[in-house]
Amino acid sequence: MSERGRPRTFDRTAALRRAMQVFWARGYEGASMSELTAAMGINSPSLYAAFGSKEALFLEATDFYSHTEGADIWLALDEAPTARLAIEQFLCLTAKAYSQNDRPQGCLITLGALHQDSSRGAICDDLRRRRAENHSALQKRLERGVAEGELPADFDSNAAATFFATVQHGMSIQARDGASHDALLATVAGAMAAWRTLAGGSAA
Amino acid sequence: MSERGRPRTFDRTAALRRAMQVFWARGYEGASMSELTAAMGINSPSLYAAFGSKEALFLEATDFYSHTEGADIWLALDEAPTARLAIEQFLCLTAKAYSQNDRPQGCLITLGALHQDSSRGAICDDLRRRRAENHSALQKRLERGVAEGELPADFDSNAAATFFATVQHGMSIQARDGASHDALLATVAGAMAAWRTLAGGSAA
DNA sequence: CTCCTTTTGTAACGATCGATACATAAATAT
DNA sequence: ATATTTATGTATCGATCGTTACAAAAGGAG
Repeated sequence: MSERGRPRTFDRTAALRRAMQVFWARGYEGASMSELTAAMGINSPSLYAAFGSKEALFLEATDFYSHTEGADIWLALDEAPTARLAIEQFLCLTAKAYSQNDRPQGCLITLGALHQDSSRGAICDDLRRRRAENHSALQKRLERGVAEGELPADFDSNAAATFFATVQHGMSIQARDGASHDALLATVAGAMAAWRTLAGGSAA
Repeated sequence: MSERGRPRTFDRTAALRRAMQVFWARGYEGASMSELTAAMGINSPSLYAAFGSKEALFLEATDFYSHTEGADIWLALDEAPTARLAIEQFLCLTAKAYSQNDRPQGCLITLGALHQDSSRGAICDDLRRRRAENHSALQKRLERGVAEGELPADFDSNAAATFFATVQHGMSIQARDGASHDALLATVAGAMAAWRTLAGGSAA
């Protein structure tokens, strides 16, 4: 399409990945433009020409995060044969992803911007929307378990989805506190211990 | 002791409470000195004379928070007759406190400063230490339950404390997303559903 | 009263924040 | 070839950040 003009000398996707890592580690407000441009290996005019603004860069970085780092955790939901295994794998993959040492601990969507501000409304709203989508994905998978007879008809998929989503949010903070993979799995075990009770006493 | 010099014209404790509310709503880095002095009703020189620095003010504000807002939640732990009731009340009081509309949602200790930075190391470390103390309080209460025979001898108090602490952390984010009291209680119900499994199948 | 100590308000400090003006460089279009 | 378009590097913008000098004000001590 547009091949005119001087060609860009940096890899836009690679730069976006670097920006994502900075936002992931520092949060939206904690990531300064100096740190971003340094990590991306470009000067600020190039950043603004390619991404528009710090806010637009963050929105694009979180979208990139969802499609790369956060993808496999949620893909496992629909692939698992039962709702129980789906939730268990969802939490186990979370425990693994949140405790890797070669990247920031915890989740960008969860920790990226928690404090509302007049100038940060769009950022908070976008992350909130993404978290709501995650809750919805959990709820839908549980409802499928009800439809398939795995879970009783009066199973509260909404309440259970809220519980498991909240556990995952807590694991982000636990991971930020330096929790090991095993410590995160202790939380997973606790959450899964609730399963048989929530599922109505019928052991899977 | 020292009554010399011009007397202070503002209530130091009241100003500290206002500062706590600002830090609670905005986080450490999101709370600017302008917003702090405006909320406290004083000018910056008065703030620095009375509290030292923004960092020292935050540390004092979190300590004030622990002794006021966060006190009753943890007091209930030791007063409850059984470990099960202790955990349940702990979580229910959390759900109530986190969903009040006359104050910021969620917990200052949990949400105050999650992103490590070269200049914020002391802040993060202090909050981390307070979260570790909370975990320790939960663990000690569960160990008491083991000692009193309420819980089996092989009960993993450390793992269970990690689980319940993580649930509480997640509730802070859930509350920040606007969750109602009832929604938070759904999470509490999920966490308590794990109890009978964790306690070794013996229903309380 | 005159010292001495401490607080107060004004006004500003250097540093950094996110964001740009501008001239130059490097490509395509005609 | 010249014109056009886009990217790059330098150098900086106004605003705000956390912090502080400074002098006037308000109390006790002598």
